[in-house]
Amino acid sequence: MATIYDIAKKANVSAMTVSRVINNSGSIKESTRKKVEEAIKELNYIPNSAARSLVSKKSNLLALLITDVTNPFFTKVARGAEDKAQQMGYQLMLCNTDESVEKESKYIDVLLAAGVDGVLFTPSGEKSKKNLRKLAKHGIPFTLIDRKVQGINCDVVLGDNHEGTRQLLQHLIDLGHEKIAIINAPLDISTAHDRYQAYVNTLKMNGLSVDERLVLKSHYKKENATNNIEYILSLSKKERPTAIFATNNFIAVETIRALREKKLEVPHDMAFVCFDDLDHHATIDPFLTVASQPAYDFGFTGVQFVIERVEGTAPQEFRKIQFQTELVVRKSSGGQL
Amino acid sequence: MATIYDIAKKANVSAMTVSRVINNSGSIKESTRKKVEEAIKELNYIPNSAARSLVSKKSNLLALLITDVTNPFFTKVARGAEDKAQQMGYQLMLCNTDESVEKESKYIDVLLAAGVDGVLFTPSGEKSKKNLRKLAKHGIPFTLIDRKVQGINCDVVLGDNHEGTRQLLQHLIDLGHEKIAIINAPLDISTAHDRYQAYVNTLKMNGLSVDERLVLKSHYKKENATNNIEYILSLSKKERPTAIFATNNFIAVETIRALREKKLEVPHDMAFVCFDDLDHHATIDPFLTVASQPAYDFGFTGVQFVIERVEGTAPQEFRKIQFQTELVVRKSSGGQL
DNA sequence: CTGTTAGCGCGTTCAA
DNA sequence: TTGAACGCGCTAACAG
Repeated sequence: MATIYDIAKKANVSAMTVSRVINNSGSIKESTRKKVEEAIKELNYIPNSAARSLVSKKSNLLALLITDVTNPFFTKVARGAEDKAQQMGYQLMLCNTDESVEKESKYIDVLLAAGVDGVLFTPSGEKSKKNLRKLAKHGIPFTLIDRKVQGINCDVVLGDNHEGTRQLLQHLIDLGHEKIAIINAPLDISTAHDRYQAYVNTLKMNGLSVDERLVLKSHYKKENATNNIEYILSLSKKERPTAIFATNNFIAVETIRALREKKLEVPHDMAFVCFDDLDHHATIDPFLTVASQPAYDFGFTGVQFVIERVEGTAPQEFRKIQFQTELVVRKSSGGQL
Repeated sequence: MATIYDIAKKANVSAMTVSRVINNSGSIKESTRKKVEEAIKELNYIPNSAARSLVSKKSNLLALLITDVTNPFFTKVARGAEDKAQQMGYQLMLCNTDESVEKESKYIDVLLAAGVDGVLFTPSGEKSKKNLRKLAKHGIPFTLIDRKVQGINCDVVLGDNHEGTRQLLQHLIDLGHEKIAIINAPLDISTAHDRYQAYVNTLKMNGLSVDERLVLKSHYKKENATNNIEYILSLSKKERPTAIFATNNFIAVETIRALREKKLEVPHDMAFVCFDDLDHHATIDPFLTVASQPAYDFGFTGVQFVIERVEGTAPQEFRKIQFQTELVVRKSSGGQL
C-alpha cells in the first residue's frame, strides 16, 4: 500500500535514495539510511514486485511442471525444488500436467504470461517438444527433470534408467526367474524407452529371450491394471511369467492391487519389482523391491541449474547429470525359486 | 518481448485498441479485431503480467503455505488446491514451513512482496497469529487449512478432530483396551489440542481414567520416536499401555519404526491407530487403522474460499467448513483382546 | 552522497 | 468504435 514515495516524503529524501537503501546499491550516508529504514518500518512498506519486475524484467518466479505431485517420486522432487528455490530467493509455482501435452501447453502459456524466469519440466513425452521450443523461443531457460526429449538441448537431470533396470532384472534372474513381464508406459517417454531397452538388454545378456507377449502397456499414472493381470492369467502355465517388472510406482501400486483382486499372492504366486520407492510405506512395511532414485536431489539440482541459467552463471555447454539408482531388496521379489 | 505497441503498429491501430481486443472490453469492429489478432499471432505476443498487475493490482497468484508437502496429507491438499486454482485461472505458489513460525514469517514477507492475491495457510500454531495479522493488515485474504487460530476471523477448512479421535478411541476401547497412550504434537496447534480433548472426553465417557503418564509429546514432523517407545517400555507391566494413538501420520510412521526397533509387533504386542491415511501404502498393504480425512477437498475448497474473497463474491460472514472423518479399520488395531 | 528525469508495458479516463 | 494522455511503483542513467 505504501509506496516508495511515501517513504521518501516521511524520511525527507528522494524516492531514489529510498530505492538505494532497499537494494543496498550505491553508497548512502549512515544517518539517512537510518531515517529511511525507520520510515519503512513505520509504514510497513513492502516493495511492489510487479513494478520491480516491470523494470528489471525479472520475476524471481520459477515453475515446476511435473505430472502429478501425489506421485511420491514427484512429491520429493517438489520438496527438493522448493527448498533450493527458497534458499536462492525464488518462489516456485506448482503445475500438474497429468501426462497430458494439452495441459502442458496451457500451463506454458500461463507461465509465459506470468513472466516466470525459468522452468523445471518433466515432459510428458516426445510431443512435449513443441512446448519446450516455445519456451526457448521466448528465451525462458528450462531444465528437464527425469526425462529427456530428443533434439532438445538443455540442462537435464536424470536417473540411471539402464542401470536401475539392470539391477532389478538381474536380481530376479539371479533368483531363478526366466519369464519376466514388463508393464511399461508409452515408449515416447524417455524413461519408458530406456527401461524397455535395458529390459531387453539384460534378458539377452543372460541368454534369455524376449517374449513379446510379456511386454505389457500401461501409463505412468494411476490406471486400473486389472486388464493386464487378466491377460497374464489367460496365458498358459508354460507362457505365464513368474515375475513382473513395473516401470514406475503408480503402475506398481495398481498392479499389486489387481494381483490381490485375483487372489495372487506376492511374492509367492508372482515376484514383483518396480522403479521408484514409496518411502513412508517402506518404513511401515518394507515390502516392495525397488530401484530407488534420489528424487529430492532431482528437484534440488534442477532448480540450481535453472537459476544458474537465469542468472547467467551457468557454463555455456548444457549439463547432464545422471543420478545413481539404488537397488533395495525387500519381500516382493521373493527368495530363490 | 513484443509489446502492445508493436502489435498496434503492425495492425495500424492504437495500443488502446489492442488492449481492448486482449481483454474483450469495449466494443471493437470485427475487422479491426481480426487485424489485431493476426498481429498478435504473428509476433507471438503475450501480455506482460507485471505491467498488468501494476495497473490492476491483481497478480492471479495464490500461495499455499503448508508444513511439508511430503506429508501425504498435505500432498493431497496441494493437489486439490492446484486443481482448483488452475481451473479458476490462478497460479499456486508452494511454500513449506516445517512447523516453524520463523519460516512462516519469511514467506509472508516474500509473498506480500510478490503481491499474491490470497493465501492458503496451515498455521504452525498459536504463534502464527502475528503472521496472519500481518496478512490482514495488508489486506490479503486468507483461508486457514486444517488448523484454526484463536482470535483470527477468516474462512477456515477443518476436519472433525473430535469425531475422528472419538471413532479411533472408541474402536480401541470396544476391542477391550483400557490403557491407551496418545502421542501428540504441541497443544498450541488446534488439531493437537482438539484431538487431546477428544481423547480425554472419550476415555471419560467410557468410564476410563486419564493417566498422565500415557500422554506423550512429539511433533507433527518426522521425529525419532525411540525415546517415547523406550519410555513406554520402562513402565511396569501394570502401567504399560496396550494401545497407542498417534495424532498424525508422521508420528505414526516414526512410532511404528521405533516399535519395530524394539521388536514389538503391531498389533500383537501393541495395538495402533492414527489420524490421516497414507494412501498408496493402504493399497499395497492395508495395515494402519486410521481416521481418514478428505485432504484433497481441504485444498480444493480452501482455494475456492480465498478466490471468492479475492474476487469479492464471498458472503460477508466468514465460513467454517468441517469435513467428516472416516474410520478405516485395518490390521494395526488388532482384534478383540 | 543525493536528486531529477525518463520509461518499463499496460489500462483507465476522457475525448473525438 | 477508436485514440491520446496519464499514471501504476520502481530503477537506470545522468546530473550535481
